Amino acid sequence: MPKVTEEHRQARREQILEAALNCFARSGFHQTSMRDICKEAGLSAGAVYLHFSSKDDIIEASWQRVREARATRLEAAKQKGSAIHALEELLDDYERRLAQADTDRVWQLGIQLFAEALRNPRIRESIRRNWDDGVKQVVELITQAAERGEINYNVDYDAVARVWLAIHDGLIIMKVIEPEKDAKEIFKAWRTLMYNCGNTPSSKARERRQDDD
Amino acid sequence: MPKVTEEHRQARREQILEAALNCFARSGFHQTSMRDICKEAGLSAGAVYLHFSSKDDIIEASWQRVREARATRLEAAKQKGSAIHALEELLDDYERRLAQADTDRVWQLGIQLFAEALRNPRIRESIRRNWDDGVKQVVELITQAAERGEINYNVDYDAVARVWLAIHDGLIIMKVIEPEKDAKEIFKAWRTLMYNCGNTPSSKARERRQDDD
Amino acid sequence: MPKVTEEHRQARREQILEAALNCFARSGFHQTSMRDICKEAGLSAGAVYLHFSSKDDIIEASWQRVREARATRLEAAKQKGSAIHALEELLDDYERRLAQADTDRVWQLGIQLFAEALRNPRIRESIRRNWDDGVKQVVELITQAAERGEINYNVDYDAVARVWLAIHDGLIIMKVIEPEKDAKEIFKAWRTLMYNCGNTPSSKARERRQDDD
Amino acid sequence: MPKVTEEHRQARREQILEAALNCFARSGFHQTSMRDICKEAGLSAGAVYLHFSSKDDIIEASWQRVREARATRLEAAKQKGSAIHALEELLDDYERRLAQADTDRVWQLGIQLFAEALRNPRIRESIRRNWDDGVKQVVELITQAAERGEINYNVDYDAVARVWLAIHDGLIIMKVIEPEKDAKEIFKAWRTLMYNCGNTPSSKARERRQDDD
DNA sequence: CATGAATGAGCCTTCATTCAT
DNA sequence: TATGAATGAAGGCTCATTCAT
Repeated sequence: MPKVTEEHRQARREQILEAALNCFARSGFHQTSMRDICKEAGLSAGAVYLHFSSKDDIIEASWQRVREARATRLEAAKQKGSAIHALEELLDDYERRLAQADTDRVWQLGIQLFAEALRNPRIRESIRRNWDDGVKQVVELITQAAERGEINYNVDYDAVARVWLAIHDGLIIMKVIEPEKDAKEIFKAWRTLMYNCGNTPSSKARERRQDDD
Repeated sequence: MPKVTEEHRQARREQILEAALNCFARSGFHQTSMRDICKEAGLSAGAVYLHFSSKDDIIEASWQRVREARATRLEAAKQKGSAIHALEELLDDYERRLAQADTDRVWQLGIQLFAEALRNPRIRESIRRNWDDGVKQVVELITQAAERGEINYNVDYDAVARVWLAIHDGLIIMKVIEPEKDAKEIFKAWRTLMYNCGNTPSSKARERRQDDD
Repeated sequence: MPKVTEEHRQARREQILEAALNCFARSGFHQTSMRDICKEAGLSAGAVYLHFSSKDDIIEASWQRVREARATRLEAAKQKGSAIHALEELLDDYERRLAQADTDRVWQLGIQLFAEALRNPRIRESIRRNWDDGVKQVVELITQAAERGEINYNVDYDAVARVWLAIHDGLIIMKVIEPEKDAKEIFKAWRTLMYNCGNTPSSKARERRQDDD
Repeated sequence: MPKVTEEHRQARREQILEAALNCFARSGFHQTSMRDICKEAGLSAGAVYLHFSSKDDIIEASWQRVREARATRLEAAKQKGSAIHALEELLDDYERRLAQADTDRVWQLGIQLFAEALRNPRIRESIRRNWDDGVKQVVELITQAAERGEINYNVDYDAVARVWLAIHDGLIIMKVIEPEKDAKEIFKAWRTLMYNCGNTPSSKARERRQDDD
């Protein structure tokens, strides 16, 4: 009966991971003890260790969840008809989620994973891959939009995508620090940036700059 | 002999803080034990506790260092003749530091502090204040630059400043995750964004968007 | 299997308490480290903390043991046919135990608890209640004996009971300080006091006293 | 200038001891740190160690203070004209001090010293000597009183003296546990005991007892 | 598969004591 | 003499992990 067993395995892993995510988001990786996770999952320590080899293993698995959430989001956005709509959908979706009263569990985790990456090469590598994926997809969207003439960037698409993602991560931090802050204007600014990025720098500023040098 | 004592006190605090910063940047707050800090500082446990009342006290003091570093930077930038130069100087300085081979200790700390803010209200409050200061100063610079006609933004300055800081923090994360990544193009994109932000969204895109809604 | 678990729990608590009593009697609360207790109990630190929440918790539990021992003794004495016999049984039992070569662990603990009461209100309160119980029971016995005409006290029974208990505690101290001292004569004196307490002070002494005032 | 030095030495010792007594009575030996004593004495650690070789040394010296207080009291009592008056004076004085609102520092110390005697042979020996002295003096007083016909004990004087001291120590404990308890009746009972101790046990009780055996 | 009692290394912190000044 | 910074062993306690049942 391998199938039943396998299903059971998956269910247990889910159960544990779900509990861990709650704990991690609530108190952080290091303030969460295995006991906390066991209690939240309603399982014994032994049972948890049957499915995960260590606490770090759980942390890594929880990061996979964050990855998947991001990927799902990107994929969903790409279903939109045109590239520019996909980009807009990404922003809209992000804005919507950021506006939710209770900060998303996934983001609280995200911040902690960034810190964890410092000491855990596997997590670092994983985050990096995830980022590269994100960049690649955004670049793809920009390229499509540019080809269709929807936008016209004269800077490196890859660089723009990275700025995009930097804003994304930066706003996560802002949300954690200042959860009640209204982000409407910020998103408006972000959208404006996105659309205008293609134009050349204003001549006046450029000129002044050259003068001083 | 109060003067000698006071100087000595300061020196010791520096010595301990310096050691702590190294440890924290290397392994994170929670992976750093007091023993590690003592060893790095070349002091006994008792000596460290003579100058800091707890590990948390050291963490907070180390965050003060990060604050001061940011503030110093902003202040230095504002010495530049014009506002637009100050903004440019900030970017240039940031780019320079980001390009340094060894990721800046202060940033590694920064990331961890963001994670710590999740569970420590004092740190959260402190980060928030620091951020508000940063926003205020950048807004001030933008306002001056706009008054001098150097740039022309038609979006909320405060929002732009926050996007600016979001990029800043986002790039810190990127640097920690991908230390060897060359950021030249990214900064170029950032600068382009900064200068172009004032224009209205390209009409083509806007139109398309309106059609769909 | 709750029964096995519960039994096991009790056994472990006993084992730890037993070890703690040995350590406390041997070296005192403050000279006994948790490590000492663990070693004496043959358990790891974690195992001990599974059953007691702190060292203070163990101290309190050990005091319960002393209480119970006292109560058991009183109860056993009251089984004796008449009140006067019960009082005598108490004294006899006490004398017997005091004569044992190795000072009773319970007394060594008692002395320390008195000292501990100074700073620990919970212990102080508990000792006080225990004492009040003792007084009440002794008063009861005296009252019964008086009703049966076995003794005839013309002083406050409560006061006599307290003197009784004071002697009791005082002799504990004596035993700890001078373990090898033979207490036979002392008990003889104590018994004599007990029986004669009812008579009025000798007139001669009283008269002399009045003369001087 | 040995004399000045010697005086100074004494003054410093007094100062330290005085501080230590306050601390000990307030928080107990083990809750009092050397730092506490230094602060209370207004001296540096080094200065304290110049006059006492260790914390235990201070504890022992503080016990000397208790001894001296006891001895002084006994001596003062013996100045009273007759032996029986001396005994009465002792009781009166004791009652007076016990009635004071704030429990005497010396007694709080006493209780702790009893506990300390458990592990510290020097203190145990010292307490024992002190006790023997007390017994000897009380016996002396009883003997004198008996010779003068003021009292007429037919039990061992030494034993009576020890019961006397046991009551004394027992009441100290009572005072610490129940500071607000009024001891008037207790002292009345104690006095009654003292005067009546010489008579033979009441015949009735004795007879009953014999019957049962 | 599941349990949860047990382990024991390691954590943060305190404090009696010393010693260069 | 006097100072008080420095020491470092030890303390109480936690927690990731294991294993007999």
